[in-house]
Amino acid sequence: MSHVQVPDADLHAEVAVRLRRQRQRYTSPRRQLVNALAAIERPHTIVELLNGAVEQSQSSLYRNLSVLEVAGVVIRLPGSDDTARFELAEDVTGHHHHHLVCTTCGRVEDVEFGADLESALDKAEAAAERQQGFRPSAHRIEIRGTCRDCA
Amino acid sequence: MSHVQVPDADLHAEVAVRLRRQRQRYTSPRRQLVNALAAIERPHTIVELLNGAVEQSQSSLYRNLSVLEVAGVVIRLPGSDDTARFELAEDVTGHHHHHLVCTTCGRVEDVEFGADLESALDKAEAAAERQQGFRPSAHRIEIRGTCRDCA
DNA sequence: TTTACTGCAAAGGGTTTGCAACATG
DNA sequence: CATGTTGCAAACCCTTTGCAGTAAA
Repeated sequence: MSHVQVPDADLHAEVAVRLRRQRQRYTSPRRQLVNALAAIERPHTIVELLNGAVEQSQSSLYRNLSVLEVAGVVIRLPGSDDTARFELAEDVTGHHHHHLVCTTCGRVEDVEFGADLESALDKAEAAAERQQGFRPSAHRIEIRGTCRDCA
Repeated sequence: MSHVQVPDADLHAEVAVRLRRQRQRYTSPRRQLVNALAAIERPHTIVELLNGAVEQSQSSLYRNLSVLEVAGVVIRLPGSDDTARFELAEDVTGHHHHHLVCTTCGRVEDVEFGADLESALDKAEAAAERQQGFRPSAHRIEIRGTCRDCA
């Protein structure tokens, strides 16, 4: 898990702080969930999590993901197929990235782009604010296509 | 509807061709649906369409949108809230654009970006293909934030 | 000992589908 | 007249919620 820029201990410490801010507890199932999200470089579906290392009921998983989302630890990505995918927030991992979405199998991979693209995007956001009165807070780029396995 | 780069007659002719390719008919409810999608510069929800100019049952609307999507006329955008939004495909309208998504009210507006951003994106797609064996077919940029009305 | 967390089962809500009637090529 | 299209109602599936019991501060 080389992509985790923050050492595990710091990751958990940061999560604990953010949960405490919401008067929520960092229980062992929640810690297990954060570990599962940190372990693979790709957004996770509910089913993947339940079939993997996460040992909690489906309803608790939804609830915990929601709590972590409100605490700013988890981001929910409404997918192209109609199952949501979840990943750790970038300011928790220190890992700014975007997504490659395979339109054949639905798989979503992380990808990083160069500084030139990111800065062109910043300019475009500023222009949107000037021209349409829209105040940007984040961006999301999705490249759709066919992944290696489906080619 | 100044954004419709293709005259209405040509738009309908093109849609008719694409439907015929799928052995589907260009019925009057479908024509009305295409007109509704062409009339506003922003993706439409099912509810908006049903409350607006589209006169058909909800199930027919879903089915017609699906038929038009397969024919390459309509694009389905799985939204941030969990209701899908639909718009005409770019190669039918000749209007390449992206989206401003208001995270407060859920509204989605169209936005156009400059050539520098689009070309930086093309390079990034090429890099993804070289590095990860992913064959890109389209991209989608979403700027999230607060719209003028919600500010 | 108060407040949060959990699992189970049931409800919710957007979307899809079976079916019989209708319309179009 | 053969095939596509429609509306209704029911089914589907992902997600959320009520509730009673459990655990943590």
